[in-house]
Amino acid sequence: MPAPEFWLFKTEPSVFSIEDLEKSPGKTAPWEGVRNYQARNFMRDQMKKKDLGFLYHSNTKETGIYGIVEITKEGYPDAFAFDTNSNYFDPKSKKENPTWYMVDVKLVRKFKKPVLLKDMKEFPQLREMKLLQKGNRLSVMPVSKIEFDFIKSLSQ
DNA sequence: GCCAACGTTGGC
DNA sequence: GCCAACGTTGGC
Repeated sequence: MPAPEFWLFKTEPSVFSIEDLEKSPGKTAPWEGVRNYQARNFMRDQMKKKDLGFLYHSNTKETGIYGIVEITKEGYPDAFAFDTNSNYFDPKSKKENPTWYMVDVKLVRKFKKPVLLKDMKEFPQLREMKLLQKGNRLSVMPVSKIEFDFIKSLSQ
């Protein structure tokens, strides 16, 4: 069995927050609406059941990591892309050949206090982290095991 | 609300 | 295939 990999999921809390995930049935929800090819490839091709990820709040007052999620369902077509009533509708995605994929994530732990972006920037151990690279806009990205463990150790 | 950085689109 | 124009992301 391959070693688990680690991920980071960005979300705007005004759209979908960690509290929303906590309130979802089984604390589990599909990670729909990703419309970027690189991020899609991670979800479609690389994420495995039991992989862990951070849940990150962007575009908010306190940007940072708010908790840990687990992949409970591997990549499958994002049906919201087929729904003309959805904000995530995309006419180029066809049911017989879907463009967009999603995974299901389950909340494992909500931190008592978030690990804030501004604090992460201070640690030399995290200097290489993808999230912190200038201009990075990926909404789903890999995190190294070392970074994952380090940030976990900072959390409460 | 501003704006830099980036991804996508579409004319040619 | 190039690249300008446009739209979006996301920190501040």
